[in-house]
Amino acid sequence: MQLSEQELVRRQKLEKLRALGINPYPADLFPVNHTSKQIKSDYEEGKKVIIAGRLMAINVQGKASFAQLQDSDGRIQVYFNRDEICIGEDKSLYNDVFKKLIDLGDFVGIEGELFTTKVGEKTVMVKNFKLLSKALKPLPIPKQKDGVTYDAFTDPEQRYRQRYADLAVNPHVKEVFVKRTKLFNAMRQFFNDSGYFEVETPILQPIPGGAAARPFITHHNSLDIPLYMRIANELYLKRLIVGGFDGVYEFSKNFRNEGMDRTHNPEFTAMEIYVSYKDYNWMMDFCEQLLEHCAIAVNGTPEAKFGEHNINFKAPYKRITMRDSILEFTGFDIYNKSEDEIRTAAKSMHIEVDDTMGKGKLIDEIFGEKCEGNYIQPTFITDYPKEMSPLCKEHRENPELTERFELMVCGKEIANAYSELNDPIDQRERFEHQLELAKKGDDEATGTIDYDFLRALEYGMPPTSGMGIGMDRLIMFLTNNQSIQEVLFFPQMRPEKKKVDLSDNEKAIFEILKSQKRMDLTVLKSQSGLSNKGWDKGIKGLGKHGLTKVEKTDDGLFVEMV
RNA sequence: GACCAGUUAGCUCAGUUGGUAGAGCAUCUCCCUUUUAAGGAGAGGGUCCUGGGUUCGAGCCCCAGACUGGUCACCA
Repeated sequence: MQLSEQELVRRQKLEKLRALGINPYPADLFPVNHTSKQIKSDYEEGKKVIIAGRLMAINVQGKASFAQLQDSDGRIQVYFNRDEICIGEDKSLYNDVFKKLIDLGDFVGIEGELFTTKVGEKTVMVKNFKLLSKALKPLPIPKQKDGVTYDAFTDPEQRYRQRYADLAVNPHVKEVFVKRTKLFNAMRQFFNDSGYFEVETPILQPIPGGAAARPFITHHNSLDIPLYMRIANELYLKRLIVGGFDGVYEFSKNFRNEGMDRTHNPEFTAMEIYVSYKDYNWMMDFCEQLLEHCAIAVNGTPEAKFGEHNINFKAPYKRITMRDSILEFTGFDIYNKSEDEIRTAAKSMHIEVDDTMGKGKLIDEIFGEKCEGNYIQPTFITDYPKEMSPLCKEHRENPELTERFELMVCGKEIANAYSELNDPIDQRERFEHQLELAKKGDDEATGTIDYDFLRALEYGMPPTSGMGIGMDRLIMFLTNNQSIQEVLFFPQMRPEKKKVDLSDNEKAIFEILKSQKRMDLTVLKSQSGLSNKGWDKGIKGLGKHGLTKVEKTDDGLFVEMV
């Protein structure tokens, strides 16, 4: 491993600390009794406190020093005074340990007393301190002045790959994840207060159902069967409704083996809830109450800024049918139109269509192209075509439609809900229709029938309404982040290339030299068969590793193994 | 998958027609007892993403590739 100058220095400090009898990684607990936040909110001159955290700034002023200690709540200034720390003649704890062997990023524990500096900053006067953990890599610590940040740690690649460093130095990043957890807690509380029951269902599924998406496939050795990482948990939650729970919900990690971009990660979190004896109209009311509650819990207000838009999550939300929406934005009425008529209309709107698209898919394309993007404020789009909603109950007034709504915010879907289909015969026919569409080439249709799910429905499922919410997207809206990677601790990345100790060029030269120990440079170069540049890099690299040495004599240049 | 942009010190970034690799912060040494991004003086630190090509000579030009970001396509 190639270490930087700063990393080498810190390793040397580690040895010096050990030589002084100081364990840089002590095992015993440190009796912390205050956080930085508590010190500021319950400030009392002269109060004794015990705190711990990471040193994020050190400003040495000779025999006195100021430092910033960062804990999970924020930062507090600490004041190291030589004669306060070292009562007797021996000043080495300040001069050697603190000034020379402690670095930015180290964790220290501090016992001290509160006081206020001349400039009015609440500060801990250090009476005693203990190294709790030595940092061997320098953190990319930004500096702030008058609201301007200098040397901000901003490279997305580094921030995502090394989220630990990102979180340590960027408080605004940490805040996003605090809000994420607040959202989950708020939603959980809302459901629990409503009397619904949190459950867990299988992540490894023999048939990946409940959505149309390419699954991740794995294999169970003992059973010798393929298993799929779930793409949705819908069919399992409905089985629980059949079993007699009248309200179940689950925060579901779903996995889809598809492209990655600003709004898609291979694993993401959906929340699904199913409540029996309800319909999708009830669910719309429930949804808007829920989101208003969550927005307030996260941000203290139902309003949220997202890019250039100000979104208001205060209930109620506008409701419009898909037919009316398309009529409004295209002037075309899809009611009572044949598949061909709709295809022709789509073509005239310059929408790309092909023959594999059924009526439902065509309508969905028109809506996606011409309508979706217009809904900035939360809006319920209702009554989707039957063909594209195989798990949804037929509309009570129009057999071509389903009782389905999606909630659109800023042109994106964040919730999807149905009056759930509970007619087992209808469900079987819908599955079979999907199977036909899949055979026809529709890659969004489901190609496998879950017969166990049909069996469950045959035992009888009460009328039920269900809803799914994309949690990652929702928290993006509530924290004004345009990228899903900003709201996932560890977004999926391509693996880092592993650094080899010797490059291929270096290896090639070294292999030849190994048998000879000492060779004429030009002979070695020609035997290696490397290009000029390759040779140059290779031989320089070997010299740098301290493996070879080039020697100039009267007879010419020679390469020698060290 | 297509196109565009980027990759140089621990971090943020410069780098001229191709001619010895630069700054600020960080690091190291010395001085400094109430500072708040940056006290003073000095020093060290580089696989210029990788490989190949052109050239006397490449961080810079050409080709191929890697990774990242963005836009589009795809995506319940």
